[in-house]
Amino acid sequence: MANIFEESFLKLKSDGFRLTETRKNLVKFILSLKGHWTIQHLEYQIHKKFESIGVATIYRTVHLLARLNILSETKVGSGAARYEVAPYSHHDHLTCLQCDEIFEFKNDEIEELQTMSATKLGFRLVDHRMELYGDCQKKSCPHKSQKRRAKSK
Amino acid sequence: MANIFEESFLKLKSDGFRLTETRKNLVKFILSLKGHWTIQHLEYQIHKKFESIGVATIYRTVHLLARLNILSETKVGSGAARYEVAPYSHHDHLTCLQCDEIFEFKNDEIEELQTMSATKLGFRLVDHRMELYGDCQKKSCPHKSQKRRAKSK
DNA sequence: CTGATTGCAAATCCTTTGCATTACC
DNA sequence: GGTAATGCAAAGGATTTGCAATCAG
Repeated sequence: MANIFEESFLKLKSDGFRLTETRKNLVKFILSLKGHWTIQHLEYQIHKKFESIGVATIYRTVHLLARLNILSETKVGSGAARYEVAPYSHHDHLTCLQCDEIFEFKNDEIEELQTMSATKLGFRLVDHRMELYGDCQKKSCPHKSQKRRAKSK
Repeated sequence: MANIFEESFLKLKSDGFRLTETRKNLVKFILSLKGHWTIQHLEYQIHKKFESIGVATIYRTVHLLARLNILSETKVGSGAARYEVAPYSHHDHLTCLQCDEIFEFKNDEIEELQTMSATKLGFRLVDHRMELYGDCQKKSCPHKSQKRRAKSK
């Protein structure tokens, strides 16, 4: 099977989208990103290499890729949406409330139970998002300063 | 046990927050809301009764209640965050992609498996959010017009 | 009194849109 | 050539913030 770049280009083409220079550069760049990033991050990084790409194009391209399931979107808390290159094998997220680090995991039993739960309610399950939040309890975990600190009594 | 109003007032007070008239009115109003609402909705509704409450105060109060786990927040897709009065018994959401209606469900097995998955990774699980998306397949479901329609080939 | 809370307006952040220009196919 | 895609700037929506006035404890 072709690599993810070629594969994505093919998908775009077969869906009738044009492969412009800008789009090819953007898509390549995006697909090489690791982890969970924001559009701001992408914008900043890509402008080092391609100065002239407009934000609008970046947003449009990211949406396009998300619509084609090449990227997946996560929105949590306030602030910008986060994206990641959609993993071949679906996984869910476990976020440390202290250090904000995102870990990934997968549990087939849960997936099954989700489908069952949906079916029981008459739904045809299309997608899901599961985010767990906790404390990673690692020594290296730098407990972040709370944005809205608790009141001292 | 006291009702949710008194309980919330107590919680606010014991955490050192002041019970102003505005805050009491706002909290009462918010706690009487049903289902999943946006700040826009809340603002519109509450201005019918209390014209002078500012948006900033509404946002600050909603955040406050969310921080005290009296409200829970859901962010999906683009647009405003949705809130609901945090249910005593936790539940998850099943959203119809066609008509946007939100259904609630609960599955203890899933909850258990979530805790186990977190533990396996060394996490202490604090909270989670699970959103399923699908097609409710009801006859009454008014398929919404797609915002970003698929391209015809 | 003293600091928390409020309303107002302005600011900010993130994202989308209108439009004239450019470049694929 | 016709239309999708682009860059720009401006608009837009949601949310936050600064500040002086007010109010609870």
